Order: sequence, then structure tokens, then C-alpha cells
Amino acid sequence: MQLRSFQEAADVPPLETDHPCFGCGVRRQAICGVLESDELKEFRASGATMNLAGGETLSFEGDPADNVYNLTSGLLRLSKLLPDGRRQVAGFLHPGEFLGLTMEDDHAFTAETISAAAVCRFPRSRFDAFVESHPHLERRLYALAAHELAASRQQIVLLGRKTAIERLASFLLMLAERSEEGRGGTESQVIRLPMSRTDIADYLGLRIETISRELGQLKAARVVRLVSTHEIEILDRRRLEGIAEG
Amino acid sequence: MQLRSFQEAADVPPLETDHPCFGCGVRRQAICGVLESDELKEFRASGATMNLAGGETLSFEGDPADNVYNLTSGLLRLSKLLPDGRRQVAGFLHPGEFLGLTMEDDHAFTAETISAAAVCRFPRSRFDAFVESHPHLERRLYALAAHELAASRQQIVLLGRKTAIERLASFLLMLAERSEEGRGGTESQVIRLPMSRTDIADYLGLRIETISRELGQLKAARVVRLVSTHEIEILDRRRLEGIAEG
DNA sequence: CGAGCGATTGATCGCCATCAAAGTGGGTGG
DNA sequence: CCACCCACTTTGATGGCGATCAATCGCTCG
Repeated sequence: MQLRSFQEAADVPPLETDHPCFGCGVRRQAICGVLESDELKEFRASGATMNLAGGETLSFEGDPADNVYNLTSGLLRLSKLLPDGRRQVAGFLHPGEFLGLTMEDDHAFTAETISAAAVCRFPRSRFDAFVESHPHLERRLYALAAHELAASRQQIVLLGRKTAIERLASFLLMLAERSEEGRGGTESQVIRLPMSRTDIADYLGLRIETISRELGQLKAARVVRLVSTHEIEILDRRRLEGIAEG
Repeated sequence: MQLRSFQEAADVPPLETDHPCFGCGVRRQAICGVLESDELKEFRASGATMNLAGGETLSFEGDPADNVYNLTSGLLRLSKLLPDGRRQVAGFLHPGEFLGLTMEDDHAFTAETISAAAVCRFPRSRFDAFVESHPHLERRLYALAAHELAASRQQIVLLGRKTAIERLASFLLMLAERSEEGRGGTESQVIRLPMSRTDIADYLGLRIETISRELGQLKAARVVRLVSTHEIEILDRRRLEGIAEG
């Protein structure tokens, strides 16, 4: 998962109203943002759009990585199972993000939808060929990979050294930052948690009971308010940041 | 830390004997491997070589990332401190690897030498300009970042879900794979551990006492033999792999 | 209204951290 | 060459955080 969405392309080329990607809400965030109208048309034609329900699997760990995807709506989960059933979630993918930042032949992680989602799917062979002839796209992929790498290393610090409550506080702040992105300042502060407690636990290296309990702590300390199971309001951001850093 | 060194460039251009990089032992592994003789000469001239003792700091977390480095010998450690002194090691860099896979302005991690080391240092501004005019270098950086990302996610699984002994077994196997790289098959199986127990512990999210004890377990089970403090022989690789996977 | 699944709350356990002490080895100076 | 020192590692005893086991709650849907 990334700390924040990667930078948007400096200037996103405008599109004709009959362009197949006209009206795509995530073009400026997605890798597509760096492509000119005609390049984008060719790119789009090399793939296909797909609509998925929640709980569907895009790719299994160990399977050959034959396709890459642009997520246009919904939420994806990247996870891995140990033989005995322990699960670790390596990250979540949000709309505009890209699935397929790898040079490996096989998927190392299972990618599943958490909610109903839509993707643009591209055969890897075609995608690679297209990238090869579009160096600015390659640059964007590098930037993406570098951002994901930075986020993964943050997660390594979290998993290696933070306590349960620190992990949870860090997680909430991460979501808060993400939700602030598009809009301006420090407004609403009500965070949506689209994923289940199990997903959160498997992402933070904890158990669902611990998530519940520590959320209870934050609530008791008046740092957050539980609007509903999947919505949390941050009441004291400063204190939450203090907790997150230990 | 990466699972394995990134792939070597398919064919590494030969150099004249008076080329400044002639005889560089890591050229084929390093990003330099994709550069032609004259490109490489220009590249080399844009930076400087440095020799470092063990325990020196190349860059502090939070400082501006003004330089990038190619490690030509020795071992680097990437780490981060929490305010109260807890430390997490995000990875180790081995000869031929590259320090500077980031789009951030500041270093997120402190980079220090573990042993005496040598690097080629390049000012970031010059490096970025050079990359921009050499797309195949950009491709290599992308491949590098993708590999580091895969390795980081492996580490996330390790830290999030594996037990102490599983972490240690995974770590030993990682080192074993790395040491097998250059050479052929499954020969010696004596692994060097250049880093201290503290470094290992901070990498695996454990304490040094736990490292010692679990190494003792592996030894008692005749899975490994402790040749010396910094050398371990793997006696039963299969069993070690079984332990690593849970 | 009842079934079923996810979330919460409670009681206890176990792995690894912490605190403490002894062992080891490499380097220095006498 | 050897004695000492200091840093690192190992080994031992105890404790705490989060896991596990278990029961209840609460919401959604049939």
C-alpha cells in the first residue's frame, strides 16, 4: 500500500469527448495520465475493461502474471497465505493504482476485490511492448514502484517494531491522509474503513480481537469516535500522531 | 533487502583496459552494466569514488537526498529509529546494489556501512539528468525498484506473520541463496553473517537474545552448525526450508 | 422472527521481551 | 607473549503484550 497516491502527472492531456477514456475519473492519477490522446487510444485498445463484484480474485499467488491491471474503482487487497492458514495482507490498492509492478513471472500475492470494482486489464506481453516504446510511461512506472517501495518500508517498520496501538494509530492516519488527498485541508476527518476487521488485522500483523480492543482504547481516550463499524471520526489528530510514533 | 540480486544485464559491453571502470568487479550487477563504454565513461565522470570504514553514515533519515550511490564493495544497512530508540533495519545492501531508489526529497532511512565499503557517489541532480537521456538506464532502475518491492513485501509477510524461528530460518535461507548467486550449484553452504546479532535482530523484528536462543535451537536440532560467530553452515537445507515456511 | 456472519468483550495462555549474569574473543599495552 | 579490557554474544529467570479460546452482541437478510 502506498503512503499517498503517487504524484499526478504534471499536466494531463485533454481528451475529445468521444475518446474511450473521456470521463475516466482516475486518469490523472493512473499511469494513463502521461499519455497523449492518440497514445491513450492505442493503449486502451490493447486492453479490456472488467467489472467485478466484491470478493472476486484477480490473480492467485503462484499463478503466472499474464495480465496487468489499472484499478478504476473499488478496492483491491494483496495478500499471501502461509501453509497453515496464517494470512498477511501486503497492501491495499485504491482507484487509480496499478497492479503489476513486477519483473517476476509469477504473482507473489493474491489480488482480490474487497468491494465491487472495475479494472482495465492488459495482457502483460502487450503492455510490456507498449511501455518499451513509450519511455515516459516507463518513467511513471519507476516513480510508482519507488513510491510503493517507500510505503512497503514504512510498513516494515510498523510490523517490526510498533505495538498494537501504534500500528492501529498509524493505519488510521494513513487512511486519513489518503482521504484528504483530492480535497483541500483538514476538513471532515471522518475516515471510511471499507475493509473488514480481519483485513485490517492481517494488514497490521494482529488479530481481529486486538483490533477491536485497541479501537476501544482509542475511543475511551476520546481520540476517535466510532461512527459505525466502517466509519471512524478522528477527534484528536495530534494525540493520534503521538500514539502512532510511539 | 532483495531476495536475490536483480538480473544481470543480458550482455555487458566490454571495456578498454584503460577505461576508468575496467576491472570493476560489480559492473555487471550494477546499473552500470547496461551502459556502453563511452556512456559509462561520461557517467563515471559525473560522480566520485569514496572509500568508507565500517560504521560510517552515508545519509541520515530526514536529511535531503542529495546523492545516490553505487555500492562497489562492503555492506550497507538501511535503518530507521523510533523516537524512543527502537530500531528497525529495512534491509541490507550488497556490492553492486544501488542506494537511491526514491522519488522523495528526503531519505526515509539512515544508510550506514557495516564493514569497510567503497561506493561511487553521484549528485542526484546530475544522476537524474543522465537517466533522463538514457532510457535503458531508466528501465534498469524500474527493474531494480520492482525487485526491491518484491523483497520488501516478502519481509512484510515475515514480520507480520512468522514466528521467531521461522524468521531466522527464512533469513538464513535468504543469505544462502545470495551466496549461491555468482557460483554454480548447492556447494559449500557455509554462510557468512557479516552483520552483528543486533543488526539481525533489528532486521527480523526480534531481540538479540532471541536470535541467540533460536540459533541454539537450530544447532541443537542439527539443522545448522555454528562455525564461528559470523559463519554458519547449513546441514539440513530441507528442514530449514520447512521451518521457514511454518 | 430466527439464522448467520462479523464484531465485540471476557478469561487465560504462551511466545518473546526484559532483566540479569556469565562466557568469549579480539585488540592493546605492559 | 601474556594479562587485561571491552564489546559482543550466550545463557538463565521472570514478566507482559497480544494470541487464543470462548461467549455474547448486533446487524442484515431470508
